[in-house]
Order: sequence, then C-alpha cells, then structure tokens
Amino acid sequence: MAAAAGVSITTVSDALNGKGRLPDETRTKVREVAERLGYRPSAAARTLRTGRSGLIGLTVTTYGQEPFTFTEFAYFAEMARAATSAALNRGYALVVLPASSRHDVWSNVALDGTVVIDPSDHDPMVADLYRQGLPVVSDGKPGNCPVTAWVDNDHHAAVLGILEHLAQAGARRIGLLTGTSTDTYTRLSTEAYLGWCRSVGQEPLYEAYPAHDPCAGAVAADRLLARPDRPDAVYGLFDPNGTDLLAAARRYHLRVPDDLLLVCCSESDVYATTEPPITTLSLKPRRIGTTVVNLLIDAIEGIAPADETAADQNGSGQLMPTELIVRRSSQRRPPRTTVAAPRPPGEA
Amino acid sequence: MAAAAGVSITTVSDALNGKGRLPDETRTKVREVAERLGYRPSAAARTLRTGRSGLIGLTVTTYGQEPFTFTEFAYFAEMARAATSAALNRGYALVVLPASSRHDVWSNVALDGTVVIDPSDHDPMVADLYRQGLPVVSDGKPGNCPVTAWVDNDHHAAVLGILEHLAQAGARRIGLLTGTSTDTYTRLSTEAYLGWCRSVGQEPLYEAYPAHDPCAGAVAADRLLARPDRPDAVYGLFDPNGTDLLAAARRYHLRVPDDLLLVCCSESDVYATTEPPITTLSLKPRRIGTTVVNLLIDAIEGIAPADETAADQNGSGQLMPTELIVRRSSQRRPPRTTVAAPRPPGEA
DNA sequence: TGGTCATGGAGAAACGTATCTCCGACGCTT
DNA sequence: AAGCGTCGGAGATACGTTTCTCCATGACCA
Repeated sequence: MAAAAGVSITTVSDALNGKGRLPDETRTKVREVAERLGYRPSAAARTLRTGRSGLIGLTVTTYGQEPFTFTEFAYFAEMARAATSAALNRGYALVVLPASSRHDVWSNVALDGTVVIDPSDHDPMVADLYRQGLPVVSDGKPGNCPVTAWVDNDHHAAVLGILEHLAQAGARRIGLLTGTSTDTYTRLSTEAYLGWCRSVGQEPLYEAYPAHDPCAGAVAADRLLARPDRPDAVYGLFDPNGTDLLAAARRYHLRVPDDLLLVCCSESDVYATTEPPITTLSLKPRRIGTTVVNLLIDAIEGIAPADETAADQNGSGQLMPTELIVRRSSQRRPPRTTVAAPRPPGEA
Repeated sequence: MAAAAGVSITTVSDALNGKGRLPDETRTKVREVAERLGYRPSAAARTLRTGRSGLIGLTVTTYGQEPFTFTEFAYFAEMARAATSAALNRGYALVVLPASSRHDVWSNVALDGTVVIDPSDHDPMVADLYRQGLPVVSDGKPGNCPVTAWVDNDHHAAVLGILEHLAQAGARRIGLLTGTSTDTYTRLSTEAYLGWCRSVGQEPLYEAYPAHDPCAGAVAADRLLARPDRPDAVYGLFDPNGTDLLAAARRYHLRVPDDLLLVCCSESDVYATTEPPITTLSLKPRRIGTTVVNLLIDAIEGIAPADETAADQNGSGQLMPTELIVRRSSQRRPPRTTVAAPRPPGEA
C-alpha cells in the first residue's frame, strides 16, 4: 500500500487518520490510492498498537447452553438491542458472550469493557474482569463484586407502587410469586414486599420457585392459589407468571379481576391481548441498555462520571424508573371496553 | 511472563497452546505461573499473527437507526440468538453490525466472516465484503451478489402449502398482503401466489405496502378487505398482518374464520392467544440461524461443503422447511377446544 | 570413538499499525 | 552569508503473539 502510493508507511497512516502535518494534496492522493486498492487498515494491528479494540462484551448469567435466559427473554432481547444501538452510535460493536466457560471464547476476544446483566453475589467472572483492569458496568445493583458502575431499576419503589395500586383496587390479601435465586432483582423485590406486609400488618403470602425452570412457575402459581389463605391479588415477579396465574385462576374458577387481581413483571405485549388483559410492570429495558452502555464507554474513554465526586466501593450507581401499564386484570371497575358493539353484518 | 517462569517466550506459547515438544513437567509449570499471574495472552496479537479473530459479523438491512428491523423483530431475535449460540459452540463470537455506514465500525472490527440477512439485489456491502476475500453466508437466497453459501426457506412450497390449506378449508378467493420491497422473501412468495392463482384460475387479489412501515400495514389490510371483490381468505406475509387483518375484519363485521380465513407469517406466540387464535407460518429461524453460522464457520475453516462438487455462481444454497401452525382462524370446523370444562371450586 | 537421532528449548522473523524522533530543504531574518 | 523556523515526510521502534529454524545435550549404536 505504502509502496503503491509512493510514500512511506508513516504518511499513509497520517493521511488516513487525519494526523501529522500533510498538505491536503498528499492526503487526498493517498486516500484515493487506498480506495482504488480496496485497502483497509488491519483492525487487529490497530488494536494491538493502541490497546483499544472498539469491542464491548455483553454477558448474562445463564442456566443452560443458550447464551441468555428464557424467563427474561423479552427483557433481554430489548435490552440487548438497545445496547447494540447505543454502542454502535459511539463507534463500538457489541459481542454477546456466555457468563460461563470463561476460558474458551473470552480469551479470543479483545474487549475494552463488559456489561454484565444480573451478576450474582461475589460473581467470580466480574471479579476476574475487574482484576484485569477492564471496566465493568452491571445491569442490576451488584451484590458484593466490584464494578465500575451500575444501573438498576428502583425495585423497592416499583413493588411498593404495585402493592398500593392493588390495595386501592380493593385487595386485602396480596400474594407474591417470587424466585429462589439470590440476584438483586429477586432479593430487593421480595424484601420490599415483606416490608410492606409488615407496615400494613398483612401476613406474607408467597411462593418461591427456581425462576429458570418454566414448569416450576406454573406449579408455584397453582400452589399459591390453592392455599387455604388464598390471596385476592397476586404480583408475579417473572414474565411467564401472568399466563400461569391466569391458567391457575381458571382452574380454581376465580374470575379476574373480580375474584383475583393480577399484576406481573413483563416486557411482552402478549398481556395486552390476554383475556382479560393483564397489568404489567415494565422495567424499561431499552433505557437500561442504553444507559449501561454509555456508562461503560464513558469509563473506557476515561470520562469521569459527573454526578459523584468519588465512586463508592461498588462504583457509582444509578436508579431508573419503571412503568406500570395498568390493564383490566388489576381494576375492579373495568373501564368500558372499546370494542365496538356487535352490529348486523353488512354485505360488501 | 516468560521471565517470571524462567523460560523463553516460545516455551510459554507452546506450553499454553499444547504445541511443540515439551515434557508435561514444563507445561504444567508454565501454566501454573500463568494462572498465578493472571496472565492472558493478547487476543489482538494472536489475531494479528494468525489472521483469525474468532469473530463473525451478523448484519441485516435496516430502515432506521436501529440495528435491526422492527417488522421482523421476533424472527430476528430468535435467529440472532440461535446464531450466537451456534457460533459460541464452535468457539466463535458474534457481533451485530448495521448494514449501513460501512466505514465507521466495520473497519474497527476484525471479522473472519459475515452472515447477511436478506441481502438486496446487487448488495454493495456484500460485494465489498466478498471482494476482500471474506466468507459471506446469506440468510435469504441472494439476488445478484456473490456469496459463499446461502440458506433460505422453501418459500415457494410454503406459500403453496398455505394456499392449499386455505382452499381445503373452503376458501374460494384467497387474497395476499405483501410488500413492495425487492428482497427474496417478498419476491418469491408473491410469485408463488401469482403462479398458484394462474394454475387454479383465480384472479389475484393483493395489496402491497412498504413492509418497514407499521402503519402502512394496517392501512393495506383495511384496503384489502374494503375491495368490492373482497377475498374470503387472506395470507399476510409479515408479522403484524395478523392483528391488522383481525382488526380490519372486525371493522367490516367479518367473523373469523366463518366469513374470513386468516393466516400470517410470524414467529410470535401472541397469535396463539388472539381471538380467535391465528394460524401462522413459522420460518423456523432457529434452525436457519444455526445452519447459516455453521456454514460460515465451515467456509472460514476451509471445510468444503460435502453436498456439491462445485459451487455455482452464488455459492451453494440450502433450502429449509417451514412449519404451518394451524389454529382456529383457518379452519371452518374448529376443533373442540381443549380447555377443561368448568368444575365446582374445591376449597383447599 | 565417531556418528546419528531424539529431546528440550532458545532465537529470530513477521504480522500491520501508531507514534516518537529526526532529517533535509526552503524561505526568511539579521 | 550564517542562523533559525517551518514544512513535508521518512526511519525506527514497539505492541505480543505464532512459528520456523536451529542449537545443545545425551543416549545409543556400529
């Protein structure tokens, strides 16, 4: 390439990168030759030289061989899409990597930083990454592992909001469908529920199950409604809980919302068309994905976070709001449906 | 690292990669020191030296700033997930890149090959990649651009199958909701429909709209049912067509399936719970994603495809079956629903 | 005793870029 | 005429691997 243009390697590099002191004449000539030859600078060499690959990792704890979990598929898909976009907007590309099997693929990819979704307490992978000096930003407040920064929903406020909403709709005994794992989401949500129960003097009514097992969810939903002290309203922490609870309610001849109020946390729009439509809590994964990636890239590029003078032990955190999408399943007085009244079929 | 272990660089490389002739003793010693130091070989340097990055790109033509289209979101999400898994299973990582803006991110990433979803005719990006000697495998039979290999559904057979299915359910005038773009999927499907119309002597009844515009779809669905020669069955090529057609049918007081049979192509499971549930054609994106990635990696690693001696102009192609998920919307005699008959509520 | 061979490991080149240093040439000032 | 500043660009080095070549050491055999 340098030879073809009749100049030195230095000149080529300077011309293409807009550096050095070169007359525009030389610059354009070099670029023209490069174009003609279809020359592309080697990304690998640049990475080796500069120490920057322009690649960031996205990883999530998994419970199988799939690179992401099923229970949160809609959440993850939206979040990953937003993260990919945000990265591209700033000139980075995003690689999805499995949290397990650290040594296979991870060593083969040069990463400038990593986004970790839902790290577990004392996550060994996060610690490992952090030890290597790589910026790590987590989606979900980290339990006990050091991260550069983190973003999370305000789960406490979200759960309290839902419980208030259900109470106002007439619920007297609100139940919870929760998980057995120790991630932040499950933990904070459950704690908020228990705290609320204490404050209003209701005895807790909940069932916990391993969230990664789709069948266990259906069983737990059934168990919750089969209790002698059956709740008259239920909040389900995981996406499939809505349909599971609806099916269980049908088995016990509970009308929703008349006999049972229902809310679940989900990003899926199927709940807009179920019978009845189910109120859902959206964690706004798009905003989370965008924020997380931007924080990560700020850290990579050495832009100090402006909001805090000194990061605390777990880096600086940021709480994002959630959104409650109220539908019929959580309203005792359903709003008049907008479906048109049946009229006689008109021909053509 | 080499100094810390008291051996040469060569020995370190050999020990870690399992090459060269070294006694197990030396090997384990080097590995132990590496472990203690937290040493990781530089992926950038390895890539530079070997010419392999272990990275493959996944790109899809977009109609906005988002890295993937909305109309096919469920398809894309599933396909991308399968592709990511398949890549990881073979030690590769997958990077999602936008089809537009060739020069920003693309130059910064060292790719071993690329998967292209739905390349357009004479796709300049595909041609560019191919010119650089990078293997390119496309999802969707390429129109006129050179690719290493391609995978596609048998759209012809799929459409014919649906039309037969509808005809057997009693349809006399089958309409089509199609797109205006020139991608293979739209083109082949429409051609199959027109051919079928000719063969059975039905006049074609279709509306075409720009598939990337979600509103245009609803309008086109309405237009199709507003025609004087209104069809008594419709097949919609794109995911949102099902709900759009259902809404339009409601406006014209057409009962589904009694007055109007409905089928659409979709990967979304919302159509299992609509009223009535809608028959869908699944393109089996998971299998496509897996196959595409495996073909690409075969090409990267120089594994010749076994099925064909010499690749034709557009590389070797492979047709994958689709799956018709029959639901109430396309059956005049609906099967008895499997919902359990109501039983009296049993207490606890 | 000299030659051959296997073993264990070191040396050095090359991958392609970015960047620091330096050099020649030219114009200008004193 | 000598010195100085600027412009345009070349040289050289380092980034950290992989891999090819080659060397030293013994052991074994004729």
